[in-house]
Amino acid sequence: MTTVSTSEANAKPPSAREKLIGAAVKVVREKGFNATSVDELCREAGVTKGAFFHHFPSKTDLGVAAAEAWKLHANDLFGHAPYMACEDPLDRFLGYLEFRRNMLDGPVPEFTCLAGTMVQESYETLPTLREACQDSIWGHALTLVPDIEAARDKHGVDGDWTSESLALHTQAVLQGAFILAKATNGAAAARDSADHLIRYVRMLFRLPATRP
Amino acid sequence: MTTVSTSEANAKPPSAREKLIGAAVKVVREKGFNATSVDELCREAGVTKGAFFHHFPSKTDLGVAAAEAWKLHANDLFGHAPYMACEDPLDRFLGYLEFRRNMLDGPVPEFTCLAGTMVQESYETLPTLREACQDSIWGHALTLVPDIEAARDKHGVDGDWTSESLALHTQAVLQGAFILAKATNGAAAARDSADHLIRYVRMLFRLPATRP
DNA sequence: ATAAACATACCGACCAGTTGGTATGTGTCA
DNA sequence: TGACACATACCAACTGGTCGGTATGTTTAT
Repeated sequence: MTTVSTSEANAKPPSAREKLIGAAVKVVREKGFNATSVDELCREAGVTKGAFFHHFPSKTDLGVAAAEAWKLHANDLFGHAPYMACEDPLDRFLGYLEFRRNMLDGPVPEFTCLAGTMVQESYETLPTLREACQDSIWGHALTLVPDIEAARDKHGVDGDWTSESLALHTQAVLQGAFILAKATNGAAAARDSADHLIRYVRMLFRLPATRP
Repeated sequence: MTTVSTSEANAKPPSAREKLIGAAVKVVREKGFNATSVDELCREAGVTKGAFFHHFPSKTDLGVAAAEAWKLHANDLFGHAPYMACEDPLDRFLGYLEFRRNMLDGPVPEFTCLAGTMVQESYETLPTLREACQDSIWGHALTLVPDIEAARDKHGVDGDWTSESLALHTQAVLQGAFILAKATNGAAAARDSADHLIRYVRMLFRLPATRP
């Protein structure tokens, strides 16, 4: 769960670059981007400061690389999750939502979103990082669109909303749930919010409010 | 809009303490808590560093005071908004949601939430600030509970959810919408997400999906 | 007179980033 | 095959500047 590697069982030992990205994903989710120093990232990665600036022109550039790695990690994780075997696109979408809801457990830094955390600290001050975070969030959200679209076709659901906006809304609810979790240092309120999201989607697709 | 004073037209000139809190609300929403230096807060407030540490033992304590002021500001603003004149509690709740949706406009730092921003940077490192942010968010969310509860009674709506969880869910959606806005440097995705929230609440209370 | 409300000057710690290197390849041409 | 040219990966020490916070004033209201 803590690793970010996209391919399973990469034989080669991790390079300094990969170790630094892994350290950034871990530490930045705990303390935020600005509060994490380059020295701390090097310590966590077991790498020297010289190696850091050999691979990344600046601390911001490591943030950008970490956001990119985070997107690949997410799309790999959710793209291969069990519910992806469902035939009905609506089952896949609901499976995704249930899966994410059930991930809201354990220590808060282990289920929160790197890109959502970083963008709050960078959106006005570090344009390249803001853009990388947008790409990370959107690049994951948009993977849901084809299933939502197919589910609407199959179940004859229309309405005054786009499939893309619903995909982004799911990310908004999750990002907001992470904030509630951080505020309470626990996941209970976040789970309740995810339950409301699932209830909403089920109502949109005219399913009974709760699972059988 | 940028002022945080709770009472309208306070005659007295603002003290250094009030000016520092106002500066914190403004600058921290733009740059985040960690990226905002004490010197910058003093410059923004037009106050010296000696005055800062006369009123606040530490930078964190200013954050705590700002979170408290933010809660009072929000409850004053929304407690006196036009929709509060509605007789039906459901109209008040929906009025609140529409009001918040329509606030998602203009520059991003002007509609985002101070407490949501600060808690992301402090939840693991500054416990007192985390707690103040929780109090700020919860202290506002819970003002919605009586209307939601009364609306459920009046319209005979039950279901597998509590009024408190729905009040918190509205805050989660808004907080998540703020993150989408920050990621895009614009409010469009945030408004779409707020629209989904309004649609959800209308469905919960068996209203037509869109306003007449 | 006295105490609170400020202001100025300063401190040690820490920060991101630079410097000037070494060790280990890797391609290439005699 | 071997030796030279060059590139990549990494390292330890250092720098200029900024950080949160302090020490010691001065002003102002009562």
